[in-house]
Amino acid sequence: MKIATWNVNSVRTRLEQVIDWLRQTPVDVLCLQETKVVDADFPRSPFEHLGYYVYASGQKSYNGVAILSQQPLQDVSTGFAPLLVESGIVEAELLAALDEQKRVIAGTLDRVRIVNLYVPNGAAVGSEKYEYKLGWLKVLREYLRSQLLVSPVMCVCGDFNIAPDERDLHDPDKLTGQIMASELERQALQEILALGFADAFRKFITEGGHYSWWDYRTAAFRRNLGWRIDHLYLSPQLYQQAIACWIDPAPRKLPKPSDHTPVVVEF
Amino acid sequence: MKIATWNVNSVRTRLEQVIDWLRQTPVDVLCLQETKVVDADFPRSPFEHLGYYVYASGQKSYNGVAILSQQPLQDVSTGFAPLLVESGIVEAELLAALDEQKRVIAGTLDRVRIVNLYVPNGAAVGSEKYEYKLGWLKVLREYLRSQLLVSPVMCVCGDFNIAPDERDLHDPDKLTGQIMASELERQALQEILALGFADAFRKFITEGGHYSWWDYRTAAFRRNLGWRIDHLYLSPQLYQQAIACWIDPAPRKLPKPSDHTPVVVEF
DNA sequence: GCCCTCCTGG
DNA sequence: CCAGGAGGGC
Repeated sequence: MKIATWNVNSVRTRLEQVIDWLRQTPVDVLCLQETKVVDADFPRSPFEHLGYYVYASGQKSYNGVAILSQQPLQDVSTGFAPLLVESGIVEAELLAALDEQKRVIAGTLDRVRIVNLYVPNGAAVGSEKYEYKLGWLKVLREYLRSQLLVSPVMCVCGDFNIAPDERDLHDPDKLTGQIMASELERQALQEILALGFADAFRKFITEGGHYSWWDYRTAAFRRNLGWRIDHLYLSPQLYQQAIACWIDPAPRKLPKPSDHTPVVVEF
Repeated sequence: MKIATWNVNSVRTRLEQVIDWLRQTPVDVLCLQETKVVDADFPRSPFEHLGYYVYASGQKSYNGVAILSQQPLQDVSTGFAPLLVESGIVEAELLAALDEQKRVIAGTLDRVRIVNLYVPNGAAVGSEKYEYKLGWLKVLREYLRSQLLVSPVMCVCGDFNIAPDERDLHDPDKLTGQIMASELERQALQEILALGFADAFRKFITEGGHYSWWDYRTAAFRRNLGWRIDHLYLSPQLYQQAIACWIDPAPRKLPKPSDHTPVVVEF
């Protein structure tokens, strides 16, 4: 089985590229972020004709996540709302506010709980959006903790907007401490991973210089000035079973690409 | 010699298509309308590399005209300003106001005065913009009259936003009297032609159903719901010498086309 | 429908 | 640099 994650920066603009990629790389599950489209306008049929079931949770202009799966998914849920059933952990009003931004969708395939995330960008360290990101990550941890109780076999993936360590930045001296590489973000991520998740990519590749995102500005891709911020985190049993994990840089080389490129894990 | 006119609806957006068309149809002179770019940002070098001299008069967002010529042009002028030298015919303030909209550029090649026009659209009959169009056409007549005194051999071409008669409309019963086919616009055009110009296209093709513009809306091109509003008007000597005139529908069939297609006259 | 500008977001 | 959207023009 193969699961992939890809921030496509508008699924409508990138439709042809995503379809082409799936033809070349027919993963079982593709998790998309930044779809930027309400569910009613999601381009379902091109994916359905390719043999994928489509599960989407989107909004106008911003954010938006979706899961494409060759097999139907069970127990599809969107947002942090499932936390509400265990009331008391997080205030209902806070959850409702967080869920206005469509950043979370989950579903189950063969007892594997797949959680697809678009973590807030955070703008700049110390900004209001940075505080929002940190708050969101705290709620994410509670959400994943409660999901683990019912589904201990999990793949948590998506655009985390966090480079876990210096190997994941093209210029750690300059970028460490900046957004996506600040102490508090990395700590928040580590506290999530401490629930029992491990980085699929790092099971196979330990050296630095492998990136999943390159800024559109300053010709960053041509100069390989990247960040590794798109991740596939696995619970212990799945991590054991992983036999490969790779970043596919090809889509980032196309004309009019997304600024992110897909990451795939294979079991 | 071949002279062509083409409303490209943004020369930057259509750059590749215009270059491709010139490679296939290396006219001596190409008159462009709706370039929608200030002169400093006009994409000169692609045309220069093709062997064309570039003369442009543009503004931000709207209007804008340009002449591309394989030979350098003499006495290039922009706007109605040349009328100012014969003061008294039209008020200087009116001319200055009209010339804020970049709709006129002229130049001389081999004693042929080439005048490239983007006539105001006029919105709807009776509107303020309609009155502007009629006023503009009156000034145009005075402008052409004064140009004829110094350059009796003329080719006046461009997007006239007027269909001269019923043959130039796909549905004359419905469209006659509407904008681009109203009595006053047609009269104003006839008063201009009475200075001594004749329609190059009508020297060769007298039947209706030949169009140069199809609205982007309502799939007008697919259904051939067009208008013939792009014209090449010739002074008597040139009209005698014309050996062909045709509309090239090919560019209108491309993806992301202009809503107009080129018209060419050959001497 | 498809241009343009200007805005916000990344 | 590249998305989406709003607003105006044709």
